[in-house]
Amino acid sequence: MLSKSSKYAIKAVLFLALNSNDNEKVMVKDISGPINVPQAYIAKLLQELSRKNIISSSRGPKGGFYLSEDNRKQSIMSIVDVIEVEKNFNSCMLSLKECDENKPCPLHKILYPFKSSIIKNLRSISIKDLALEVELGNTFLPL
Amino acid sequence: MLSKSSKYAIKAVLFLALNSNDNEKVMVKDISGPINVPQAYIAKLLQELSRKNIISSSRGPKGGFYLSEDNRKQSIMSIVDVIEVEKNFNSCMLSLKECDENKPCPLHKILYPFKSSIIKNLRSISIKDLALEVELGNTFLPL
DNA sequence: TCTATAATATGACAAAAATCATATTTAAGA
DNA sequence: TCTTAAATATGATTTTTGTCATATTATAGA
Repeated sequence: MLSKSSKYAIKAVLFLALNSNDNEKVMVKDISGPINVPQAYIAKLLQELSRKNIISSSRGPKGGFYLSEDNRKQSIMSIVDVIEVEKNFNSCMLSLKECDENKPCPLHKILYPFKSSIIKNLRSISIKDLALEVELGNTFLPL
Repeated sequence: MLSKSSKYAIKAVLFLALNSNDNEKVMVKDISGPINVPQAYIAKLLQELSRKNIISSSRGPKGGFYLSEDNRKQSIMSIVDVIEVEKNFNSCMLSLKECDENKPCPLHKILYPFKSSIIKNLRSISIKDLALEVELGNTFLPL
């Protein structure tokens, strides 16, 4: 469904949403533990996200990663867009070259509606939205 | 979503559904071309499916792969079950160890309903069903 | 301006998934 | 019974994805 990298990235971003702001930054070494992802690996993902302005960072002493208010408004899908190399989401369920409404593959009719709903959802839900649910105790972000 | 292998396997099985029966078998070399999958690779997948009785085979001259009437009754999901090594479908969307209705991860509420619908669909639809749609010209199975 | 501390950039390495190669077994037909 | 044609079993190779290591760059604070 989602690649490991995407899952890691989403966890890290949500962690930042819950534990950082413009004045309180978090260092990679303090992120990797709680979200249970190898430090060097999550560092790389965070760098990519930072470069693409999904999250914010500053280096040097007192530096670290954090989410600005603007960052928080972005959708969950925007995280996936950055991390996912191949766009599995947009491709045909059977990986046929020509597969669309006019010439659907056998799985298209069955699965496409679900898939497009999923994508629509991930695009419409912001980082902030998801973080709020965790804060309210409606959802959980354990190891 | 589905691994390449699963997609290849589904394509091959549908091809067999459309082009074989108990008296008309198809050799791997005559399958790989039409479905556009490397011969040696699809051979391996077909062998696995045959071992797990999703499809039928006989060796020697006049041998090949084919689908019996019983084979055709099986669900599309049964193909995936055989091929997919890791059960991506059953795991949490964020790969958290403990994630269920009682303690849902942030993505659970959003994505789980879709995911379970997809699985339910793939379990309820038989190979025969999908093949029929192609025969009726409602769906297509090109390269 | 110097030092320490943080991210960044780059690339090496490991594990998993996909692909390829080949020797063995089975069965049809002469 | 022999030959040939097919799947089967096994494992090697390649590619992709995930993981790790380290030298470089930027910045806060003394």
